[in-house]
Amino acid sequence: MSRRQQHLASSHPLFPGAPDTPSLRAAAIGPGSTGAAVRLLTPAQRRRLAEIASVEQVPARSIVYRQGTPATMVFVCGGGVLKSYRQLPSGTRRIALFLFKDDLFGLPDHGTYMNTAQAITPARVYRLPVDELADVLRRDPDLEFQFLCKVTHELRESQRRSILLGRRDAPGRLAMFLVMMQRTAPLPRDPAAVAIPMSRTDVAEFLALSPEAVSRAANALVRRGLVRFENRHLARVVDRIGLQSLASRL
Amino acid sequence: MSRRQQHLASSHPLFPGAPDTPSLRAAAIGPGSTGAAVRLLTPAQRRRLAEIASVEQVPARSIVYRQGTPATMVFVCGGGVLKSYRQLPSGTRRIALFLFKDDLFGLPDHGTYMNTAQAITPARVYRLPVDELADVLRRDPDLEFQFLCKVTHELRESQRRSILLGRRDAPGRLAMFLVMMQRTAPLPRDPAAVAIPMSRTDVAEFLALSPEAVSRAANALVRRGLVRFENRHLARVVDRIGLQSLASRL
DNA sequence: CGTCCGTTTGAGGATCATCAATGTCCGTGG
DNA sequence: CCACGGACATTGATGATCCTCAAACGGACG
Repeated sequence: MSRRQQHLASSHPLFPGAPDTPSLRAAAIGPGSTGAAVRLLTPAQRRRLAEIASVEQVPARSIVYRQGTPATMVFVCGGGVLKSYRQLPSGTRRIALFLFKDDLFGLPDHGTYMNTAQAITPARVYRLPVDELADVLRRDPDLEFQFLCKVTHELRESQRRSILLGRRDAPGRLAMFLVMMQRTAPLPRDPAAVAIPMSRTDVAEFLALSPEAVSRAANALVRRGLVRFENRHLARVVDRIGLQSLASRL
Repeated sequence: MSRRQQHLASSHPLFPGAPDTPSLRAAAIGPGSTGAAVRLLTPAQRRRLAEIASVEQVPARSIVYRQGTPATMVFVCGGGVLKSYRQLPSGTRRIALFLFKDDLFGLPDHGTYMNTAQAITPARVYRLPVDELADVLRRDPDLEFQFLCKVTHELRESQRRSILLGRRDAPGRLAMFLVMMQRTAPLPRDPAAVAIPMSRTDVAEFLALSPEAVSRAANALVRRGLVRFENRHLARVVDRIGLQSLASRL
């Protein structure tokens, strides 16, 4: 156990819903009205997870786990931004997804991690031992159902990404990415603003484009009057419906 | 209830593991040795599902459900091949995935189906009412855990597909598709043979390529001596390591 | 056996990857 | 606090690949 991490059960044993308890974010399976993702987990469930979890503060660029290593822990993002990527044989990398608050990651495949998880910004992660998590889930079907919802939600996001990658035009891909970022991590004070915490290279690896193509695509969107770039990490949507149209159009 | 479907509980109430019970296929979460998918679900679990399931024999080209319609049923493929696709605004279609025996599909998102499911070959599907399934899962955490494994497995497959779509060369995409088909639906008698139940157009819509590109890519693979095509629905791997190499390379 | 749909082949145009060079930002150290 | 170094990001030119359009071919089903 690293010096940066501490056990949660001992830190807040009597405060369900305390700031140091993990949570999940996903869309409901039932007939929900809005497409917005909501936070799952009751205070009691969060406390139950906290009992087996340890929290860790990871600095930027720190690697949480590496692909191919034995998977003993499952993680929940408690804040900050991380990336889950895969090193391909050719040397190029593909970012499978970006991780935000309340995201679940590190699900093992045959006992090993399929991707490498690395912090982009300083981040907080909850570490859940897989074996103990499995026990907790088996004892709490409702909690397990929440996990099922979460993974199902992830599956939909992955399918959306497949549609994105099916596009062949770089501006369209970038437009979909911006809309996705706006939906996933909206800025409460400024709905038109889109935070882009990751580097252009990260975006390129996520969109399966060259960094040059991302740059030119960004220019194209600006030229069409859809967005403006305050700086490299903050975009502003000028023509919301135009951007949505380009993103939706295939 | 259509005339083609019948309730299972009454058809085989005393035979757990009878041929008319649904099953799931997925990779284990724990440290498994092989990468092969195994059948999940104990006889008792299958019987429990059978109690709420109805089975239906669907002819080829029949649509099981349409995207955007209220999702009241979850499905399990009991045999045959189906496709789950999405109609895009531009009119083009994208096949999200092909469905084989023991595959789970029709998971609702906000109470509606995200894709359209259509039979490619005559197929058998088990229909599970979502509400009743949720009840059963809540009462059987182990069964629910199997579903969690299954959805997690689907998530990995979807990520693999994202990597596939990240490639820009048609022959590479087709090679990955052939390897995938060989792993997913292997022919027991002839490991070198690859059954391709779907049309070239379906393959094109799955790979996000034009039908012409698929045709030319197939020619390219043949020209390189990697595979041969007995006919349009049966390929034979000539150079296994060469094909694997092309599929893995990127 | 005929029709229709799916598939294959060919030519031209558009878009992105690659290579190379310049410009910009950030973090480090003085 | 400022200057510097290096990584990241942009811009330009060239080549390869796929999409589109169009036509001929083949097989599947009625």
